[in-house]
Amino acid sequence: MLIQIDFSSEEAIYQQLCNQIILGIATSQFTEGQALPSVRQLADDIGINMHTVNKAYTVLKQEGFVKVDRRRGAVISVDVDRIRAQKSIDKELRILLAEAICRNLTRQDIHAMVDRIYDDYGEVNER
Amino acid sequence: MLIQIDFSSEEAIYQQLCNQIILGIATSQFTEGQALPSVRQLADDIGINMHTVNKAYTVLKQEGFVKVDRRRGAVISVDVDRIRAQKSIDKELRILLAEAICRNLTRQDIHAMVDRIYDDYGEVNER
DNA sequence: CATCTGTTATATTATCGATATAACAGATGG
DNA sequence: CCATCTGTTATATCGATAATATAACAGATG
Repeated sequence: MLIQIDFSSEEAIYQQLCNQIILGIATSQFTEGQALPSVRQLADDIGINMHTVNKAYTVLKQEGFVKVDRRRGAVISVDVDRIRAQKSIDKELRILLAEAICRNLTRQDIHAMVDRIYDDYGEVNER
Repeated sequence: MLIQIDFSSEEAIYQQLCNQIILGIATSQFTEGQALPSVRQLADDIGINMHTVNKAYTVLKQEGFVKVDRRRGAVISVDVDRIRAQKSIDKELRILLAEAICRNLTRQDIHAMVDRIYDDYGEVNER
């Protein structure tokens, strides 16, 4: 899977890495059990420091997206705790929807956006 | 409107301020034309530095939630640019929904959460 | 004219993101 | 057995950011 970093973004590099890998899992470009590139390998490919990749992997591990195997490195292993996930997503969604309401976006608008995104992500599967 | 700051949060204080005020606008606890507390007043109330509040107001101004009147201070004035808002929200939603999919939350789950939040925000209006 | 508004300038402290160099422990394959 | 790969840890440095503090300025109010 291609990983793209926007160096002019305000978003931290390690955070962009986390997001892209989560996106990759959601679109099945990374699958359960698959090994991620090694910290040194990925750092080299992107042209960043090893520790930046290591931080991303560490965060992904703590958030339950990968497990680390001494032999194979970081391996995709999604911890599915729906209750906990729902809480975390609800919290972020509340902030996002507050802004949406201020901008006069209706709940129908949001439903449409959600459907569109789910469709987009689903389509990546069928190639 | 009561403004609560979590000092143990990793989220910056000025960012929490922005979010709470946007939340206040979404729930009509702040209404168009209403003046926010002065930077010094609010800083005193919360027990933080004036410049932290000033930064929050500056960000809210740049994002089109308030305008500043020399006489009255920061006044709620929401700039409704639906196209721009849609883009910004879509981007954040894509990251959020990627995580949701990883955790096995269906689009129906998300629709339910969205409806719940819209209902919650709407109810504040009817008091 | 005292008092309120936001705004600006400067300085300091602490934290964080990213980089760099280096080393360690465990596993692998020739 | 040893070179090589894995993540991990330990320091150190540099720059940017968050928050604080003190101070001053310009415009409006009563």
